Amino acid sequence: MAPRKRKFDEINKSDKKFSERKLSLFNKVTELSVLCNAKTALIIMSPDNKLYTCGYPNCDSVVKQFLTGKDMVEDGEKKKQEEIVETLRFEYEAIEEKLEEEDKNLKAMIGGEKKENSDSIYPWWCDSIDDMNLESLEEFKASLQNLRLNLGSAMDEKKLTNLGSNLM
Amino acid sequence: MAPRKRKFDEINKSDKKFSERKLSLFNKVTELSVLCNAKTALIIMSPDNKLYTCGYPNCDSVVKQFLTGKDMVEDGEKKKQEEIVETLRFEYEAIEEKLEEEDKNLKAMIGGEKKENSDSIYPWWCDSIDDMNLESLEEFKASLQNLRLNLGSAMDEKKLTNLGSNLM
DNA sequence: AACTATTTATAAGA
DNA sequence: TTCTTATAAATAGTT
Repeated sequence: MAPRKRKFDEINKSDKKFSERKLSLFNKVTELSVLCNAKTALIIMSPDNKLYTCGYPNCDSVVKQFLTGKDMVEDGEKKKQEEIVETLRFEYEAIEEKLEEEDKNLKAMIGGEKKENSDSIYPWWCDSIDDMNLESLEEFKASLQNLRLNLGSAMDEKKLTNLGSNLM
Repeated sequence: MAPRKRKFDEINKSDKKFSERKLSLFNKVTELSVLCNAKTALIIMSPDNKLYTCGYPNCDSVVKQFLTGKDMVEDGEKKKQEEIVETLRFEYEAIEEKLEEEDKNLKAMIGGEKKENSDSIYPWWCDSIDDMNLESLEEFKASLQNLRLNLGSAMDEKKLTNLGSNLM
C-alpha cells in the first residue's frame, strides 16, 4: 500500500491521494455489499468538510438501523431491493464472464502469434482481430467498472438529503 | 479483485470471504482517515444481522455529524484528537521507516549470499543474521499491522452502544 | 492524466 | 481452517 516512502508533510498537499483512496474505498464497500449481501454505510468527510456517502441498500437506512437497532426498511421495499441486487449480480457475473472470455481469446491470439514469431501466416485482416478484441475487452472492462461504481448510488433512491455532498 | 471466477451460489456459503473483505475494508477506512485526516464512519451489517463498525474520530460522532450537518465534536476534544492522530502518524511513519530499513538490509544480505553462491565466506554466526532480520522484520510488520488495525478503535472512546457488535 | 513499480487484496486449491 | 499461489487492484512517485 505504500510502495515508496512519502513525507507526511506531503500527504495533504494534494487531494489526489484522498480522492483515489475514497474512490477505491467506495468500490470496496459496494463489492462487499453486493457480493456478500451485507448492508453497509460509509460516510467520509474530507479535511475541508466535504461530505461523501455510499451504502447499500442506502446509506441512510443503514445509519438509521445502526442508531435504532431496528430494520427501518419496509418489507416491500426490502424485497424489491433484493430483486434489484439479484439482477445486478447476474449482470455482474455476465460481464465478468464475457470479460474473461475475451481476455482468454486475446491471450490465445497473442500466444498464437508469438509462435509464428515475425512473419505471420494470417492474412492482413487478422491483424485487426487483436484490436477488435482489445476494443471489446476495454468495453467490457469499462462496463464492469461502471457497473461497480454505480451500484451503490444506482440502487439508492436518493430521497435523503446528503447535506451538500457531491458523490466523488 | 476477482482473480478467478466463482459461482455466485458459492458466495454466501462461507463467511470467510465476508470477514476477509470486512477486515481489509476496515484497514482501508482507517488508512484513509489517518493518512488524509478525513473523518469516517463505516457500518457493516452481515447477512445474519451482526453489526460491525469502524470510524475516526469515532463512528458515532461522524454519524451524528452526518445526520445533523454539524460538527458534534467539541473544540477541546477535537484538538486532543488531532494531537493523538499526529502522534499516531509519527508512529506510523517511524514503523514504516524501520520496516523499510530492515527489509533493505534483509534483501541486501540475501543478494550478497546469492553472489557467493553455495559456499559462504561468512562464519557460521552470520547464518543467524537472516533469521534475526526476518524476526525483526516480522515484528515490525506485526506492529505496523496492529497499529493500523487498532487505530480506529483505539481512538474511539467507545462510550456509545454498538448494538451488540463484536468488532471483527 | 498516464505510467511504473511495489504492495495489498483476494479467490481457489492444498 | 490455515497456508499457498496466482492474479488483479491499489497506490506512491514520476513524467
